[in-house]
Amino acid sequence: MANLKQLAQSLGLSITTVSRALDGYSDVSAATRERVREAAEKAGYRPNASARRLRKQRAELVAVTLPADPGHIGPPHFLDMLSGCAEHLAAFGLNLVIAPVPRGESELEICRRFVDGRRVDAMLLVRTKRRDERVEFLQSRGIPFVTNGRTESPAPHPYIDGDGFAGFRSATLRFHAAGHRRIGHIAGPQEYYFAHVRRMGWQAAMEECGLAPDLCSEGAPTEQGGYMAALELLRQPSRPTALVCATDEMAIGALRALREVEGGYQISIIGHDDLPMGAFTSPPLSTMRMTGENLGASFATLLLRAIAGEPAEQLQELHAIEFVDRDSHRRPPVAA
Amino acid sequence: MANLKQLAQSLGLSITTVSRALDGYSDVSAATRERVREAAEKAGYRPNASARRLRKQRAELVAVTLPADPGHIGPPHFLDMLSGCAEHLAAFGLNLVIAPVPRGESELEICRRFVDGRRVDAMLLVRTKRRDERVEFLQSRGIPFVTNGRTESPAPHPYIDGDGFAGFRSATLRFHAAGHRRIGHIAGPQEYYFAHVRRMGWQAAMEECGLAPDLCSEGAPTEQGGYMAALELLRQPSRPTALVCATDEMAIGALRALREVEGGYQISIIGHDDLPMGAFTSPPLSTMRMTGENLGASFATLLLRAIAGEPAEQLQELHAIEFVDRDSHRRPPVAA
DNA sequence: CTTGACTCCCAAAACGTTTTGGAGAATCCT
DNA sequence: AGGATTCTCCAAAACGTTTTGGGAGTCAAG
Repeated sequence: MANLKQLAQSLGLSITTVSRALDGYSDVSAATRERVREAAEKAGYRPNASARRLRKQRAELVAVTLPADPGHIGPPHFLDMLSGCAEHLAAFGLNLVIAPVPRGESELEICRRFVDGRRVDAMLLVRTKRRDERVEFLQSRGIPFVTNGRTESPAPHPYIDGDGFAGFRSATLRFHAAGHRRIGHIAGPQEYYFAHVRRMGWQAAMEECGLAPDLCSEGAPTEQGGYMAALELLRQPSRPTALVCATDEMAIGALRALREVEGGYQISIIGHDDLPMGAFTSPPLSTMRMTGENLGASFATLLLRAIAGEPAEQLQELHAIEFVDRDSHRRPPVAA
Repeated sequence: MANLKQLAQSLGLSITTVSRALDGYSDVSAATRERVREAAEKAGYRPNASARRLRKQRAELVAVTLPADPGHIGPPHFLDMLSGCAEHLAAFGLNLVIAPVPRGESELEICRRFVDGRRVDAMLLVRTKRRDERVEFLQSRGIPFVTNGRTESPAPHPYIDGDGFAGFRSATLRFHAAGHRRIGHIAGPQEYYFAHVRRMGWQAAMEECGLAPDLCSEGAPTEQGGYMAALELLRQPSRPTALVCATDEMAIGALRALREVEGGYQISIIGHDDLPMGAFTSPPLSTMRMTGENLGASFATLLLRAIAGEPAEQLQELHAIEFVDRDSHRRPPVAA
């Protein structure tokens, strides 16, 4: 309600003194400090955020860009993540603003608007591409940022990512150990880093086992994309006995394809993300997920450290992938 | 990058003129206006947001509080809603900041922080209670806001809500028409408006049919809460042949309870929310959902109109509930 | 008595924008 | 020609805070 000026006037003090008293500076006597604090409390005084931001040259805001593409947002608990991140940031005086991409605008323009308008102190990027123009822009501007997912940018930048390569490699090896020899991969769009690295993991495992990595089909990272890609693999003369899918959403689409094809129910399948609904599919969907808890807080910590100026190399987290054992990966290795 | 002052200097104009030229005022000649615009474009000039906000006495921000309680956030597409809302707001120069509730703090304190610190021009509230202290606070401060869900506040306020009463009443009547006579209700916490009004809808239908509304059990709005509540109803001497559940999450918990009880698979069930995973349960969960598309944009529009000063009475949307026909409501009306 | 250190306070500047209230020149009307 | 009107432009104020650079006053040491 009140103003610093009004508060000072009512106390017979200068604006300076009141401001410094509230900030706990030592050059105001303990008695005055207490008096000021009480008055501020009683008046319900809160400093005007815009004024402080202008003066301190800090926006006290962090933006997260939400991709509007199909395929939703990757992680299932994305909102929880955002919420955790915002909560952690708030403890340090930062608020999280969400920056959706309006129709007809690029994510780059959003970044530009936020950064050049001094609207934010840092940014959080999700769904990175292998070559990500947002990353390049932010690096050129020198503004702190953290990505969810790596990129192939030559300059290092802070990120949190799951080790998709290792996860998909070991999932493939698991199928091989179970006797599978025709292991297919349902890949996401290869411009996305996560999709590419998952495919590389599958491919590496295949080659390690002396198998040709040719049963691969790419689709949109959606239920429909997985469905189409699976159908294509099932049309092959020698169709796969097991499928490693880039995402759970795609895996669920693939399950639908399997149901529509003779003997399809005999094909093993595994996804990635641990979507809640995976527990309800038939068969229940085996999957993988990134380890680590309270991811939101991790993002927030990295953002704060990036703002504090820590070098990017110290702000990179690669999390292990863990296997979620349900039932869909347990089909016999030999197709009908 | 650049400053209004620097830009003016480089053009040999005053700050005033540059500012007015960019804002398209008529008291700067077309030639100058164009010259300024070009220079601004070339310099990549964006007005400093904090400065403008301070001067215009507007925060250009809207906050949405995220409840941290169990039971998640009600609607399944909540993130999509937020995204749509943010996108629509952005078209009018407003950004959406998310305000999670830190542990140990009340939602009221959050509101206070945002409102009294002049951090926002308006607020968006979700998960209203019948008597909601946030609503009372915001009304007392006279700051514009819109709620997702009604309240029992004596003074009207803008809201968007589904007509839970009608939805649950007609779901109950549908069961009655199908021959059911023992229709139970799994209720959410009655302090929430949505939970209360849904129970009232069920109760009204029961009384219309001349049935006693005694098969009701309340639980937390979670899978576990629904499970527990269902078990309690199933322990009754004369157990229900159909269940109307306050939320899909609770309904899924109830389904689990039904599986664990002899003859439980014969009991009909319906939920509310249209969670994606409802399509995958067995049996697939019949449910209801609020009609209306691009809810986020509706919220944004209401917020903008509230900020513009329209009276609350004109800013209330009650949406019809539509039935989503899957399979779980089609069990025989007579229990084993 | 002078000096220096210390304590407590304050006036003024600064942050970058928008807006107010004109000023000077040109144009129009009579 | 004289006055009114229009067209361009600008200096200065304002928004509310934080920070800079002291300024009195007190006290102890020299």
